[in-house]
Amino acid sequence: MPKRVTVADVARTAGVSMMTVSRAINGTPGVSPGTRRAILKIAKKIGYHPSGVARALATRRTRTIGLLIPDITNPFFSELARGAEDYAYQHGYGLFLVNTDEDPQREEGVLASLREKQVDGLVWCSSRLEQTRLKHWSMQFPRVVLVNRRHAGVASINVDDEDGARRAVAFFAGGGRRNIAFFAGPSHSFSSQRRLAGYRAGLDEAGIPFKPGLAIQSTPNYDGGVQALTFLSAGGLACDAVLTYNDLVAVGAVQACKKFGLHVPRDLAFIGFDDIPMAALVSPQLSTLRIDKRAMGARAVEALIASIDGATLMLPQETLLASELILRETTP
Amino acid sequence: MPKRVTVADVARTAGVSMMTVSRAINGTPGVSPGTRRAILKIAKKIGYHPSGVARALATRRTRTIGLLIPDITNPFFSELARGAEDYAYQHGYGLFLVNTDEDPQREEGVLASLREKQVDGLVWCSSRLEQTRLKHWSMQFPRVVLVNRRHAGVASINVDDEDGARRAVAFFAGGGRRNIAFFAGPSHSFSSQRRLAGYRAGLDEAGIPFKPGLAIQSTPNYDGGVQALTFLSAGGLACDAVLTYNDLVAVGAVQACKKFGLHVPRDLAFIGFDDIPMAALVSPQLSTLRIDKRAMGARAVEALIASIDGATLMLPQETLLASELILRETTP
DNA sequence: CTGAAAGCGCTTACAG
DNA sequence: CTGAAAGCGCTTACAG
Repeated sequence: MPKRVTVADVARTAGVSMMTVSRAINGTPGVSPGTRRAILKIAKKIGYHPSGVARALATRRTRTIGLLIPDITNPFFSELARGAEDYAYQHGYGLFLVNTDEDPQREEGVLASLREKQVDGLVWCSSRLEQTRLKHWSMQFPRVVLVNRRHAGVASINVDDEDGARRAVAFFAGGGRRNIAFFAGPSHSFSSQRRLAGYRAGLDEAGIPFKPGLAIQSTPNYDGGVQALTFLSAGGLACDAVLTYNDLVAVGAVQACKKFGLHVPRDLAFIGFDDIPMAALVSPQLSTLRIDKRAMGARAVEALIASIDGATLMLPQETLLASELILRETTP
Repeated sequence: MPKRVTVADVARTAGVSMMTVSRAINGTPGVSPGTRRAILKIAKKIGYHPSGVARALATRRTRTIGLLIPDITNPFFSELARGAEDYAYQHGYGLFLVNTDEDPQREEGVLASLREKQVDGLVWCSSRLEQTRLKHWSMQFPRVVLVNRRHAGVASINVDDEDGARRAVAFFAGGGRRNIAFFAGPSHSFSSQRRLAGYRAGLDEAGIPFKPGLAIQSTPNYDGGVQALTFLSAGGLACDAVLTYNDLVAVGAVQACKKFGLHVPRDLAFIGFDDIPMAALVSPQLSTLRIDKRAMGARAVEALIASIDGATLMLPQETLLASELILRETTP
């Protein structure tokens, strides 16, 4: 690597001060059009490129945002990350990506690394930290948007899980199904808790009594769906419709149906949650509650950048995104 | 945000110089155990956390790596990104993520943004830039590892595409299949070109003449597979086995087989490429050439960090990763 | 083992 | 419209 070209070099060869170069490069008013043009020309000629690091130190802004997620290979988060990166890039921000693997220790580790990197803002998804730790860390960053979690005094973006689940149950009930099961996610999952609440609310509204035996815990992946369905089937299959915690569970359960000679959706109808790409590719195609994952990522970054550029404190507010019921082949 | 706590603050309250604080914090030798302990205690008490930005300016190292990929929602790249992030995190580096969408203009835009961020190294995947631009940009970074592409004088990591395709064809031929088709990817894709070469080499080895009509261009996604199979079928289906450019194409083609009453693998066998998560979840489960995508990401970052820490120039070398033939249900 | 000085490459805050 | 001085928060390179 040759020696770095700096503002001082540009200033010297242009015969002006560093300040004038700085203003010309940044498009700040206060330089005559002529000198600006000359400076830009020289900068290009001698290969000057501003150092973001030096600029960050001087301005105390890194133009950088941290994106903390459980796992980028999870399609939910890769979509969200894409929405976040697109918005950030278009607005001149860079994105630091970190994975936590849902491990609280790693989560605190990556938070420390993001703090050290001095990100201007943090998009903090699906935190598994307990409240006091979450509070502690939220104060280590200039601003934070929580995703898939709430905390008093911290801005957040969540899916309206309860409403989505409620509408799915209403759809089943409207089609005459009375024995509707819910394959829940992990009990510590906030979204699973809210979806369960929506499931029960939907049952209530349809005048269907809640049967604990139809709310089954499942591991939130393909195998979890297979297992939950196998369990139901072993118990005599006392149901005609299933709402699942996520699409992967539904896909697994639908595949398992083939093994038990169950016709989908005639014998058993399914609605998943998320609308991951696979949902439209499996056969039968999965009906699901679509979450606009890119929009979640984009809106989180948008809120952060608005707060940075506006130099206003972030309003601690909660925004709830609606899900959309997509009817495909696993519903009648 | 309260005012930032700096080394100066720690030094003042500890009654030592900034240098001693710096050494204590960084674990650099040259501080007595006692003062080090005292300094660390005070640092913790007054909430001191080093500024990565200031440190980067002083050391001219950002401890940051750029990861440039076409699209993080593509499972291939999200796996690769995970491998890269894991390795980087474990070695104290942060990862800047940028997507290009295979748009050369956006690609140059994100390269400029990574340069400005002063990343210590760049993992540059599947570049769509022409040679002269690629050369130009590769010299804008302290070190670069190309992935899925080669260029003289630049280190690179690639899959041994040719060998993989050749082995797949050999497998088909070994099972008595003589009419083996290849659903190729975009003609500008380097990996598709190499896979095509491997396909032809495999045919040669098996003594099977190459028939141009069996090498079909397909869009590299699910629909591309459906279309390619529909095309083949319309022409009377003169084949009994198909190697596809990637798994998505294979999955689409296998699904299309159902529509045409073709039994897989009896009438038509399939081998995909990549082994994306979906490959094991569809039915029939897809046989495929597995690429260890996480390893690619990890090895790229490993090479970069080795070169940074060793302060040695990166050896411009090419490493080729083997693929593994995974036999599932679409092969006999 | 410890420290004073200078510098990393910019911009802020004043002056003129 | 233009610039000299100081500072952002660290570490490098010397001294002692």
